[in-house]
Amino acid sequence: MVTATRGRPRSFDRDAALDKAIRLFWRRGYEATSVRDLTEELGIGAPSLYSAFGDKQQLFTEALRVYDERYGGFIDRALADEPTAKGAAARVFAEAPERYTRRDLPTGCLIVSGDAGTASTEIIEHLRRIRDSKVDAFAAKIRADIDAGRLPAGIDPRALGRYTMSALTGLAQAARDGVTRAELDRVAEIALRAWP
Amino acid sequence: MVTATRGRPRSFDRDAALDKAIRLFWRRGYEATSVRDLTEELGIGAPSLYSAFGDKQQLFTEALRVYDERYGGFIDRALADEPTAKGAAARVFAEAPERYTRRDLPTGCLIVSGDAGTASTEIIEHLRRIRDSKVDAFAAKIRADIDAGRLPAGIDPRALGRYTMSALTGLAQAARDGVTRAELDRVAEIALRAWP
DNA sequence: CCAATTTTATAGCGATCGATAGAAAAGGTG
DNA sequence: CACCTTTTCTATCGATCGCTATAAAATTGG
Repeated sequence: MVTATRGRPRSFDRDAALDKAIRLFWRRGYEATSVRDLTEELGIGAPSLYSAFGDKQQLFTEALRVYDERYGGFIDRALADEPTAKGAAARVFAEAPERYTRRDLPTGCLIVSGDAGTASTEIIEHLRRIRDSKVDAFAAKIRADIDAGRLPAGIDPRALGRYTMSALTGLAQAARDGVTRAELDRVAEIALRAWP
Repeated sequence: MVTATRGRPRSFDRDAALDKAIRLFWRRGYEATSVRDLTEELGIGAPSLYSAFGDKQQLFTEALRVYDERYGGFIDRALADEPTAKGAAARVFAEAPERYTRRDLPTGCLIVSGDAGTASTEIIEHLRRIRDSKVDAFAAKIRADIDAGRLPAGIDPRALGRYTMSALTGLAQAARDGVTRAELDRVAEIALRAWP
């Protein structure tokens, strides 16, 4: 879309700047990332940032949305592609260690730790809702497998879904603590063994 | 120790004030807890706080130490009391849900989330070291069980220890997200099944 | 009572926070 | 060219951050 508009043209690539903001929020979290940090990293002045992205909270919200599809989407893809819940869990645990320790990208997961140390209840609630939605998605796929007889009837879909996302949270946190990809691979392999 | 000292006596109970500080740091983390929050919660002025506890970082360090023995010590106790590593893991997973959702106490764990959103590398390193030490402790007990033939020789002590603490981290984070004690109980039960 | 000592309350320090006012700059449109 | 619109840069704003100087209050020792 190259709609010719009047006025002075923007001097920076909005999407490239957003990606830099994503990585900064990813690395430090919402609260520890100051507007000054952002303007320096993005190479633009504060008024340009506010004009292009609204305020800090709006920028974070947009960064979250793009992060979820650009960097964090492997969970949703596993749930969509794999035919069974356990297959999705196996794939997620197989991919997570690499996802959480990528070179030239921050460690861990923005959705897991982005709201850490934040006073804003809005930010916390927003991230909690995203996290809960992943538990719901896993629980739904587990329930479908139980109904189809692919999983024993005795298990609790919500608890198993919560366990899976909870174990991923632990992996992401361990990655932030500097645990290597190789060790995370072994931890993830153990985590999968809890599945029936 | 009631050594009669000269000068105006302290008007507050230092240990009671420290406990209030622990709970405040526990609830909000190091960075999101301001000195003003502390002085209001503890009911003392800023100079009294600095005189009694040093600066904010020293107060946090002392709060961490006391928290670890007063509220977080159930992991060390399980490792010390239970004869086997798996017994310690079973007990830790059995106790954690209640520990992370106590009434009249903040949810989750200070050592897991206290450094969240903090810029200070000192604080982050300090907490990472405490977390790593628990992994070491678990790994050592696992290794002892392997040597004694109580666990199969094929397993990786460090990975299994890391998994256990990582799963606990996930439970603590879930508790912070408002997951109920009952659901955490079921999640913890699943987490234990990963153990050989 | 009068010093000496320690803690208290009051007030404010410089730095940084998120956010913005105002004017200059850079483009299209006539 | 002049005019309109939008973005840019510069320079802040009030609020809050961690922290402290100063002096009054409260105790012990003489």
